[in-house]
Amino acid sequence: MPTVDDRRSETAPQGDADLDARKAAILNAVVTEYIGSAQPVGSQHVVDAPGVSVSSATVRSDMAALERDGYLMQPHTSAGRIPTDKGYRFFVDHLGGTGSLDPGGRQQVRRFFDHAHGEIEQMLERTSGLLADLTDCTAMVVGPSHDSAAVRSVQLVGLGHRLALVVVVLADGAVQKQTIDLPEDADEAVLSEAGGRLVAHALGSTLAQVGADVAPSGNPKVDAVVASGVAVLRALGVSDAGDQLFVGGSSRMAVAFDAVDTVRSVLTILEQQLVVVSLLRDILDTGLTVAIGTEHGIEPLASCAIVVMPVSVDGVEAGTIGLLGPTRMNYPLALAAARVVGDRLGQRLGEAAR
Amino acid sequence: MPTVDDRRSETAPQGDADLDARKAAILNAVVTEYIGSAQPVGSQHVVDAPGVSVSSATVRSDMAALERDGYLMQPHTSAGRIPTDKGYRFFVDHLGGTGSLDPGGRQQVRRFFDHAHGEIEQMLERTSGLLADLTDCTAMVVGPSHDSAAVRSVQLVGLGHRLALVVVVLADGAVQKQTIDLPEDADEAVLSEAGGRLVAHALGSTLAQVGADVAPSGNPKVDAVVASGVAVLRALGVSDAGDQLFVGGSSRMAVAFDAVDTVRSVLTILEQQLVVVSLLRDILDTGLTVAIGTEHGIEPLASCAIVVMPVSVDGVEAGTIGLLGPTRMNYPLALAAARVVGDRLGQRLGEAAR
DNA sequence: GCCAGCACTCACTAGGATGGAGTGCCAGAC
DNA sequence: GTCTGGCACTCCATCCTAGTGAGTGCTGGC
Repeated sequence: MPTVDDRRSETAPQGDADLDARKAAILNAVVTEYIGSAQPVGSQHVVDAPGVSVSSATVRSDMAALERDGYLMQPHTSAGRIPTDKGYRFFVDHLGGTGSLDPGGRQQVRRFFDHAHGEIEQMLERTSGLLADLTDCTAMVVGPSHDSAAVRSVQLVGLGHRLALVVVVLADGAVQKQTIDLPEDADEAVLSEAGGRLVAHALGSTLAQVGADVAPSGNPKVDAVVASGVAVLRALGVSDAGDQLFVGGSSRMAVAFDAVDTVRSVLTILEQQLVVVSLLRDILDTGLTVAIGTEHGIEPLASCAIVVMPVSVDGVEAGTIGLLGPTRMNYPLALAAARVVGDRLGQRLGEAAR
Repeated sequence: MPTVDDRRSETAPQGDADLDARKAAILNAVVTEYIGSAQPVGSQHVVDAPGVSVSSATVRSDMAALERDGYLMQPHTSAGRIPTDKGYRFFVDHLGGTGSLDPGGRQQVRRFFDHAHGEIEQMLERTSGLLADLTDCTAMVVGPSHDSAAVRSVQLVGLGHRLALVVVVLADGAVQKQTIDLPEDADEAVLSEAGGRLVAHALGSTLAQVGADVAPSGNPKVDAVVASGVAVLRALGVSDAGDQLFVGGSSRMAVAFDAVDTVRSVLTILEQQLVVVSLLRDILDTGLTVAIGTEHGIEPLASCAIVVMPVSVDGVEAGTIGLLGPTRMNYPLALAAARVVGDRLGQRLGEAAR
């Protein structure tokens, strides 16, 4: 590592990221070609690329330099070059940023949101499918967190046999529910009274803000039910039940990798909602939009890259979009798709919450 | 198909299913061994199996007969035998039926249901994970259908800006919701009035039974909101939104198959909720518990077997459990796990609904 | 009806040979 | 200096060629 830095500062004195224009063009060509073909790229395949009007011999020497600097690597001597994680990083940061969705994709997105309707969860689920279709990646959509949504309504619905359902509606349209046990002799009147007290207690505050203590009513049965209800509300506040994850197109992983082991380990990760959600959060927290290879800490995903895009509603973050693919994924396309869909989704969620 | 039947009736005159006791033992041994090793089984590996106290030469001749009758096949000459779908079918129907869960598994199930709590959806989701753990198969859990559940409560919650949420609670504890647009000038009073009318209209009937016509109230604004609400209720009744599917352990498919194509196509199927749900239903409707290879119609799943188990609450069918694995899956284990978990799940759902 | 023995088949593996895509290096041209 | 054509070299991928061994089917004898 230090040797790399030393050499770099000696051969590229004008700064860390700045590669020679031609070297950048060559790197660009290699990455682009490799994304398309998944085959190591030889110097011959690069000479025709824009910005590279030199012979293959010169390209070779530049490629050797790029390899010394850690942007490219060879699977073996006498093979072409493939990009390293650092190479992809440079590509994403300096070269491939201008991607945009093709017209077909744009139309698909427009159509989707024109016809999107129904429950929010269903829409998020379908959005993950849309993203997977657009990008050929596995798509992850994390629903809005309900931390800051105020309680709009609380309802106690008796289900018979000492069981009732607490149904909470939040200001953002989310509905949460939980059954509670009732004392032996709680009747409709008790439920109704307790329900009213719950509403009075919780209305307008967020779930996390719901206080533990409620003024006693004088009727111990009612107080018991109210206490259960409050406990449920508070429990809903601390659990991350709000951070719902929707994964779409997991079969794309089996297209991207031909090693079945890789597929297995990636799928295993995807099954762990908590891991995925916090992974996306971590990436966002470190200020990245793209995490390549080992940049996120998850070892089984070392051959994957993740594109993350926050979804914001009226400037407030309200969910996350993630795209998971091999490190040789189509970054421009993925970034463009994530951006477009994220924007539209945020808009849409905004309409619903307004 | 007819040719198979012809041959069978001609070589096994004593009945369709009855194989020679020794042949059955050999078939049993081959299936068992192949399930464990995934390697073609030679005659030598079978001589020590219980019920087969003959030399390998005799086993070979029996195996040849079993192959002629379609129970076994050879990947190529001079290889061992592997079971055909018909072989697995015989195994499931006549040989492997006595499986039961090992003590560790039993305890795992007991612990799971002792600690299961919370929302029904969450429990079903986790149940799919449990089943996958127990069997090393991909597990599918279809939630109870709400077709016959009466409406227990309808609520209209205003979300501000011409938007309201219709929240329906059904007798089985399910909650469904849907946003509706409001007329420009609908205020709380209108919502409350409309909500009351919706309750009066729908309470006690199932969603499918909700009538289209409501008596007018005299207030056109209220009537407009009520009409939207009724439309939503009726829409919820026809959509199969109730048939929720939870898939767990999809990564196990990548363990079971080493051909990445197979993994991909199976995952693709699993992504289509509707297909999976109706597949399970079809299998149950044909009276099967196990569908092997091509017995279900889905071509990409030809190398898979599916174990289906209805979940019943108080004798009424209320959901389905499915296990998906390669045709060489561990049928006794899968059947036992599905039975045990299905029973416990039914019990559990019964407690909640009582 | 069963079994030991035998000839046979054929996937699997290892060990060369070949070809080609690709490299690094160098001397000469601009 | 920088670029280029030419050249020798490397090493993967492919093909072929045995050789091996697990497994078979068959047959004649008990």
